[in-house]
Amino acid sequence: MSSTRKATISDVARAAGVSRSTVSKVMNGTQKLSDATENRIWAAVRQLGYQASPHARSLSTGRSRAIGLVILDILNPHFTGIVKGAGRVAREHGYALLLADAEEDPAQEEELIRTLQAHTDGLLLAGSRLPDDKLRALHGPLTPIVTVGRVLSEVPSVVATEAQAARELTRLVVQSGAQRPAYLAGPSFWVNSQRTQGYLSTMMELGLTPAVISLPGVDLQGGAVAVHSLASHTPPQSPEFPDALICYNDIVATGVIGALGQLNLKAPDDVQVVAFGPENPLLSHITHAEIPSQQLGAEGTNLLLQTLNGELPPLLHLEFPTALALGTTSLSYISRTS
Amino acid sequence: MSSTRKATISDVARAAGVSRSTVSKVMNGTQKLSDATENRIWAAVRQLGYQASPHARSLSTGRSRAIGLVILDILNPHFTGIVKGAGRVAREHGYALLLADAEEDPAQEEELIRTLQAHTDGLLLAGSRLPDDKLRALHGPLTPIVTVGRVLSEVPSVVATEAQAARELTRLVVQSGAQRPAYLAGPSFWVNSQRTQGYLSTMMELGLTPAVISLPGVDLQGGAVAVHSLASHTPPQSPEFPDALICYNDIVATGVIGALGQLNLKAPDDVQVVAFGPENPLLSHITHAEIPSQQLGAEGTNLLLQTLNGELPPLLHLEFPTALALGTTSLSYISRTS
DNA sequence: CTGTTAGCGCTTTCAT
DNA sequence: ATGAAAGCGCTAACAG
Repeated sequence: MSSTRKATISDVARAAGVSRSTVSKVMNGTQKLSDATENRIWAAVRQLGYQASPHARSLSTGRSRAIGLVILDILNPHFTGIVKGAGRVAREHGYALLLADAEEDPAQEEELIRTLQAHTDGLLLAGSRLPDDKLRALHGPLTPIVTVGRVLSEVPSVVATEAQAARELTRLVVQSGAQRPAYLAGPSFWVNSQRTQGYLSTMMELGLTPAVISLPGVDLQGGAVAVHSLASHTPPQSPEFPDALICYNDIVATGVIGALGQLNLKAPDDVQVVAFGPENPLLSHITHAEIPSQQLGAEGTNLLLQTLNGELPPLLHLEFPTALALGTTSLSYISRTS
Repeated sequence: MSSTRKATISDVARAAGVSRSTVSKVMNGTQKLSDATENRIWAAVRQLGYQASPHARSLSTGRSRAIGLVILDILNPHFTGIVKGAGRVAREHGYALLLADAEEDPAQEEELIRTLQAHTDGLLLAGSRLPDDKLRALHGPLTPIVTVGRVLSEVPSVVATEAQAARELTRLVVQSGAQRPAYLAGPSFWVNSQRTQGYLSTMMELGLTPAVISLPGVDLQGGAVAVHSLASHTPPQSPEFPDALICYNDIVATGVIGALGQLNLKAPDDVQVVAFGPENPLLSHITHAEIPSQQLGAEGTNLLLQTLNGELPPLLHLEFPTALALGTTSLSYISRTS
């Protein structure tokens, strides 16, 4: 209606007939004043539609009430879940969420981190591809960080019980009849080494011969290429061909299923395909070890906020359990000639 | 290494033996100075690891170099694509991205918008559930907005050619043999009415009887419930049962496919299931009209940034074409009794 | 070409 | 119980 300018604290003070500091105290609950004045002030606030400038506040207090979240790739539903959880907790605590997508590029990640650090009170790093020492150097009292899905000393973190998840997945496919389950491994960071260990140790226990295959890329193509190159070495008909493929994630699994179809192999009848992945409606058809992504995002944020408020033991590593989720459908490839 | 405090512009000025304003001018390229001074300044900047405080800068300039993005639901891959596109463009232009997930709640959305408005220079609203007049009221010169996937007068927007996409999808299933394709409709906002119109007009043209079924919810369950309640009225064996279901989105489609399986119907052999959805590796198995989500996010951000810089015709509505993407796999339900 | 000065809007001692 | 005053770090006239 009225002016084109935004109301400032001075406007409120004037309207309420008090000083600016008084308004500030009332609005922040810093100090209790007489009911009469408080009411006048709140009335003025409402009437003017006053909203404190976050920038002025930040400059003055040295804190922004904002946190940053850097993720590996927003198209990956695991990170999507993390954003969901983090966003919810941040909002509940009155914090803004600055999101940055590293797009799987460490150089870009590093720059984004620098920028976000300046804007926020602390950072959540999910799926970071930076070397350990850089990560450790980042975690200071000025802007604390919490890592998600990666454990390293001197930096607080939240993770899922990845090794255990791998054990369960391996046992599952074997119980379902597999004799030669192979693991399609992702990039060599914490998550993958945990999963690899879980897979290997379980294979040992079961007296089976493990096969760890490195994915050329953690995407559709990566899964497809892995299957095709596997088939070119070991013919699908041969008794050495894996009868179960444990995939680093659901995206890879989707590529794997497609490639198997091209080889006229059906999942799960000919080859079981299972994966690690978040709780996500779109993935209900694939059997997987459910990584509690939303919980990781939420608890990571809680951890960060507690750190910011100094109400915390100096360092903490939190672990959250996974669950097995059986897929509800089977997929078979349709060959298209167009 | 050194102090625990962050370097300020005064530190740089002192180190370089110039005044603060000089430093500011050099760093912002506001004014060209002698090479000698410039070099001294940059050296000091690098040496101190100086980074300007965004808050101080924002307070001083009245602009934050940040934009806000409010989305309906981060778990929905359509919005995920929008975030990807918006994030990339924002980063390229040196803008920070504040993300807020409305979680499909208009009240929450409204509050998030208010908060983000205070933090940013402008807002991108994707999948907004607010009434038209509220949206129009939001769009002012103070903090401009751009809507994604919704057209209304007086507010700039970017959308996909939804009606056309619906036409193509309808034609596709009919060409593939369907006689009674039904449309499973989403909530009554712009996108859905466009799709409905496209579907209806094409059915008319083809001389077929349209059937628009309102989804009880736009999620897995919604799709499943729709199928089951449909089946309870019209037995799947009866000749009135749809032989194609055009789903509001891929999440619904996934629920639909599961429910069909429970009725012992296979997609696509018994019933074709197609959907509207973003370009996303996880959705490659479903045939759909590809909504260019990333492009919408990117171009919406461009539009917003141009508006912010005043370099724009007063109002603009941008449309982007969709593409048909054939699914690569067929899905069949596995009954589980556990 | 460089420096001085005066805010931006808010918080926060410190007086009263 | 309330107000005055200083300052957070930066930018932007305006002088020189």
